[in-house]
Amino acid sequence: MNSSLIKKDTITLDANTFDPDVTFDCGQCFRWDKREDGAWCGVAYGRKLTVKKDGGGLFIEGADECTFEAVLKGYFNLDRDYDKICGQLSGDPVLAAAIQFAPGIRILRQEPWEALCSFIISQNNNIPRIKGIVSRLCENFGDLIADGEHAFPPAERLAPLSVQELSPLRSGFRAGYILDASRRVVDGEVDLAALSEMPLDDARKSLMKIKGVGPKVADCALLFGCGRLDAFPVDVWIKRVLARFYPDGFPQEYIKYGGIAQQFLFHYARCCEDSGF
DNA sequence: AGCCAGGACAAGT
DNA sequence: ACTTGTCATGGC
Repeated sequence: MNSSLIKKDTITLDANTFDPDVTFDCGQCFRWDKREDGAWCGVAYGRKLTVKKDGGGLFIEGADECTFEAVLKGYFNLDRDYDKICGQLSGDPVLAAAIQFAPGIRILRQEPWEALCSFIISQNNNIPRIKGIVSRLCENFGDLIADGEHAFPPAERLAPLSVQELSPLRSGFRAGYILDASRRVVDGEVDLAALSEMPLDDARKSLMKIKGVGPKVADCALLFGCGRLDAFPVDVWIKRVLARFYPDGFPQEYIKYGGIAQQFLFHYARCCEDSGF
């Protein structure tokens, strides 16, 4: 993947297969919004970023080359060979159709704590409201990093708080879950940094010690926050896909990149519910 | 107005 | 091990 520095704090990529519209709007992240001019604005790793696609180029504004190499390349999954991965996954006809439907989806590797916290909030909730709660969480407790933009508050910032103090979030019964998660992370009972290396099942069990974290939320945290592309979150949409197309279970030969497959299937099913996908 | 949302938990078979 | 009611809030 070629990248070049055309001006300070703007990276230009030859990344014509990366589709910001679907990547930022497919339910994996909650801090990106599309501007009137079509550019996407969001906060990741404590930086305010703007992503714009123009012709075949992808413009990332808000980070220098050094930051891009160290952090953002991984965040945008530009260090993965999606052509190769999607080629493999397309050996399955259903996956081939889902990938062809939106080939530009990329799994974002978010900060582990942000992903965990966001998907705790996501349970029995809808995407617009999840974004609202996450937004209020950052506004109330995250460091100010630019005009009107806040970083995601670290677990250390939330752990000392009470449920009452989280009431501005209007997160309902999830407030206690957020606090339980932040406390277990702060006291080291859950080691987020170690989750990317552990056997997958151990990592899931570790996360599920947290009140409010079941199999689905654990898998989302691992996939979207720890780079575990073998994690396969099963929500209501994926259950429908599995029941209809994979009655004997998801084929094991594709489980190595099951998380990527899952996101293509999730988006496909959600977009095509009326046509019976 | 009423149904449902990228679920998890506790209590019940 | 599987099923069911409940949880707090608001988007559509």
